[in-house]
Formats: sequence, C-alpha cells, structure tokens
Amino acid sequence: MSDGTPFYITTPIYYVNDAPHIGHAYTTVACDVLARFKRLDGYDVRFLTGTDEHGQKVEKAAEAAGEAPQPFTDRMSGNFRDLAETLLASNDIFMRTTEHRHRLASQGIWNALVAAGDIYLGSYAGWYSVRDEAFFTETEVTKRSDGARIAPTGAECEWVEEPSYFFRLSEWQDRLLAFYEANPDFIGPQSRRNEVVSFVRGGLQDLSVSRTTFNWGVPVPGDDAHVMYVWLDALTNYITGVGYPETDSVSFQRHWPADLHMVGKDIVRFHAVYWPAFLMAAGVAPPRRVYAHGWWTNEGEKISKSLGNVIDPYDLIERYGLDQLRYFLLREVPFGNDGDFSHRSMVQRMNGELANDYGNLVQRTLSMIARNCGGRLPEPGPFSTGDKELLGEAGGLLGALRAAMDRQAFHEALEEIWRVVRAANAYIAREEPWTLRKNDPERMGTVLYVAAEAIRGLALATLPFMPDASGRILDQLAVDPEARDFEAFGEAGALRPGAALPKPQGVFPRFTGEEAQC
RNA sequence: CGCGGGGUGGAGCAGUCCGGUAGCUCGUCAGGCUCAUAACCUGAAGGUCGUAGGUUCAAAUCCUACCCCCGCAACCA
Repeated sequence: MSDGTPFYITTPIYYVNDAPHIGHAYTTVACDVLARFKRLDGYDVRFLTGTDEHGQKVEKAAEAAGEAPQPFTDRMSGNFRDLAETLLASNDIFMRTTEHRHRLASQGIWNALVAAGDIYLGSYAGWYSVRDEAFFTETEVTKRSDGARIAPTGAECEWVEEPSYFFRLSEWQDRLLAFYEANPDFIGPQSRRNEVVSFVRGGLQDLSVSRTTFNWGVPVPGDDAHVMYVWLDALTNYITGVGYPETDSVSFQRHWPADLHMVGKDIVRFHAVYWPAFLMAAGVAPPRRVYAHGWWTNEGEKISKSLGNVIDPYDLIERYGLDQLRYFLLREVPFGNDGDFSHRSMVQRMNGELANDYGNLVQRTLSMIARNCGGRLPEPGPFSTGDKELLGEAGGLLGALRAAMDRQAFHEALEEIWRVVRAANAYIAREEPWTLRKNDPERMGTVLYVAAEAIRGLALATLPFMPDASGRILDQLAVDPEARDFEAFGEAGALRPGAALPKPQGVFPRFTGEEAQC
C-alpha cells in the first residue's frame, strides 16, 4: 500500500420518503466504484451514504402510516441500507440525520452561523406546497377555478406566513463567485458549472432556514419553536460523518474537506451554492468538488410515478445480475449525460461486451491452460514484440484509468479497459495457440502465459466496477488476495509460472431469456 | 436579443481549444479461425460533419447569420 492520501466521497443522503429506484442505485454505484478504485490505488478512503429523515413530508407520511416519525424513518431508512448492501456498496459510513451526533453537528453549524452574524430572525410569507416542501412565489403559482393555488409541480399550495430565521446568502454572492473562479474544478461537468455561475451572477436572496409549522426536525438552538430547514440539516450530514463539530478531531482534520460530493443534476444548486456558502460562513472549508450526473429514462420514456415506469434496482439485479448492472450503468452513458435504460441495450452490453468479449477471453485462455498445460500456469519463454506489446497495454492501464476516474469519466475508463480486452482477443487469434500446441508447445505456453497475465491486469482494472466477477477471475488465476491492488499492475505482480489453477468456470453468463433477440 | 450545452455514416459517441488523410462501439455485408460462453479475428459498404454565406492554398475545426433539440432561470431529494 502506498502513502494513504485521504479521499472522502459521498452520495447524497436519500430522502426516506422515496422508494429506492434506479437513480439511487446509479449514484451509489458510481460512488462505490470510485471509492473502490481509490482504495485499490492506496488511498485512505471514507465513503459516506445515508438517509435524510426530517421534514414535514416525512412527518405527514409517518402520520398517514399510523406510526411515530422515528420508527417510521427507522423502517424507511432500512430500505436504503439494504439497497447499499445489495449493490455491494463499500460505504464505511451510513449517516442518518436522526442520529444524535447529527443533531449536535447541525446545531453546531447553526451556532457557528449565528456567531458569524449570518443568521437573523425575520418572517416568511408565500405559497407553500407541503408535497414539494417548498415555497413558491406569486408568479410561479397558478390559480385553479376553485381559487386554490397550484405549484408548477401540480401540487396544491396554501398561504403561509411564519416567523423564520434567514441566512444572509445575499452577502455571499461575490465570495462564491471568487471561489468558483479560484476553483475551476469545483463543479462538474462544465455545463453545470456554467449554470451555477450564471445563477449566482444573477444575484442571491437571503435563504429561509427554519420552519415553525412542524416539529420533525432539528430544533433551532435557543428557539424551540423552530426546526432547522431540511436542506441545512441534510447538507450538514457530510461533516457530521467525519466528526463535526469536533473540528480538531483526527477524523475531521484528515477527511474534511470532502474530495467529492456526487449528486443528481436536480440538487446541484444546494451543493454548489448554499452548501459552500454555509460552510464558508461557519468557518469550515468547502468541499473540493461537486459532480452532477444525469437522469435515466426507461425505454425512452421519462420515469415518473404517475406513468408507473419507475425502475426497481432489485428487479434489474435479479434479471441481469449485479455486476452486469453496475457495468451497464457506468458504461452505457457518458457520465454526466442523461441516459436511457432499455432491455435491448442492457442485453447488448452484457452479452456483447461482458460475455463475448471479456468473459470469453478469460474462458478460452483458461480452458487451453487447463487442457494443455496440466492445469498449471505455463513457464513462459522469451517474449516476442507482440507479447511485450500486449503485456505493456494491460500492465500500463493504470495511468489512463486514473486520469479518467479523477474526472469521473467512468465510460472512458471502461473504454480503455475494453481496448485491451479486444487487443487480447486479437492477440490470441494472431498467435493461434491451438496450432502451436502441435508445432511448438513451448511457444504455446508463452502465449497462454501472456494472455493470462493480460487478463490479470484486466481483472485488476475491472475490480472496482465489477468486484464479484473480477474477484472470481483473479481466483481462477490463483492471484493472492494480498496481490489484488493497483501496486500489482504490470511486472510487480506478475503471475507465478507453475501455479496450479482451479478448474475454469464462466463468470459472465449470457442473457438467454426469451427476449434476448429483441 | 436572459444564461448555457448540443446538432458528425442506420443507432450512440470522439474529433472542434492549437485549421491539412473524418475515428470508435453497435448494426449491416463478405471472408478467416475453430481454443472458447453459436463466442473470437480480419476486411468492406455507408457521412456534402444542422442550413446559408465568409476568411484561407486548405474548415467538422475560425468568423457571421439563421433553423432545430436540450438544460438553467431561487428555495421542485
């Protein structure tokens, strides 16, 4: 292991009112792949996910379910914990905003904001939609024939006037713009950055950060009539997870600021505007980067509850397999863009790329070794130019992978890996070990060794993306568990000739359901 | 003229900053191979690079105008 540079990555904490869907799975998988990649690359990783459990909507949902809010959120939060486990997410922290330590952290940042003079008591009036948990301006709501006001989301609004604490966001415009200027990589992808900068340039109003109309939240210190605005509470989880308000703690010192907050494109503003403003006001460093990924459609159609086409990640895993799903999510779409989930493209990826290209490469190589080399890794002779070329491509993958992963360009990383997969298949076709078996068995041994060694590099490279299948490939190559990190790339971790290999078994089955041809 | 992103062979994308053989994956067609999960390899066909002008010896790439699609436009997990 190398120096252990800290790396802290987070998913958003998921709102417990939702049922887990493909969007949650997407964000979690993306973060997990990055977390695993960094761990394999020697970093000291903290990976946080969790649930956001406060707010009026939750309070009402619990009531509707005939439960007290806490047991209700316990149950709902469990759904997300289960999803993370099912996805093999390697998070070290599962934050819940109803935890005691989080109440301390939220009140801690509140007090810091008050001490800095960035919070004042005022009053808020507007059209409020309980369903959206949001206020709307007069210009945003539309009047229905019966006089009721309707939010742009279609929800009914009520006129609400309440005392509220405000955060002086308006005074942070220049400092935010200066921050974006000084940190050009703070927001990715570029298009989102442009949106955010342009939004902030347009001017900022003070932000209402407390509510008095419900109780299910973190009480405002010194004023129990108020609970903290859900977003201030929610965002704070990222620092709770590493020890805030104990800013001198080893954990906080080591892992804050976060290296990456992964978010959906709908919540960029909260993470890229409000959050750094809150933190700077509280005297805490802002995170290093916020990356907004896109949305999925389902067979070309927008996903919505009313259309009834919400995609259940459990269904996908059961149907196609977990590694296959993880691969598809990050391969199908350039990360940052919107993408379409379709059965056809899913099957095309898992059959064409996983089973045919990668799986078959492993299978054909291991079968030949099993059959012609007595199940032991052959002793290679001198390497030809072609041998060295393939070994170099596989062993040298790491540089390109790092460059892609640091930009969250998962699809590019996978493209790089598949370039080597194809090169390995072409190598085998060119060298014809099945011919060498009769003519030149020693050369055959070298070719099979080179192919196996290339596969080892590929399996290391795919380990973050498909931990289970990649691990099984390494098992079949008899690679020691201790030799399964990125230091083992290339000659440093080269396969030992003579090692006994287990009987080869396919790791990427083809999808053979009746709809396979569609 | 609110801000921004994009329009490249049947599909999805790269190339555009720093002009000079238009590249990749899938699909189609034709060969090859037979080790392997009816998998693999090679080759071919297919594009006036949104439209119209301009600059240049030369433009997908620079400039101008226009058309179309998509985000954002304040508290929408």
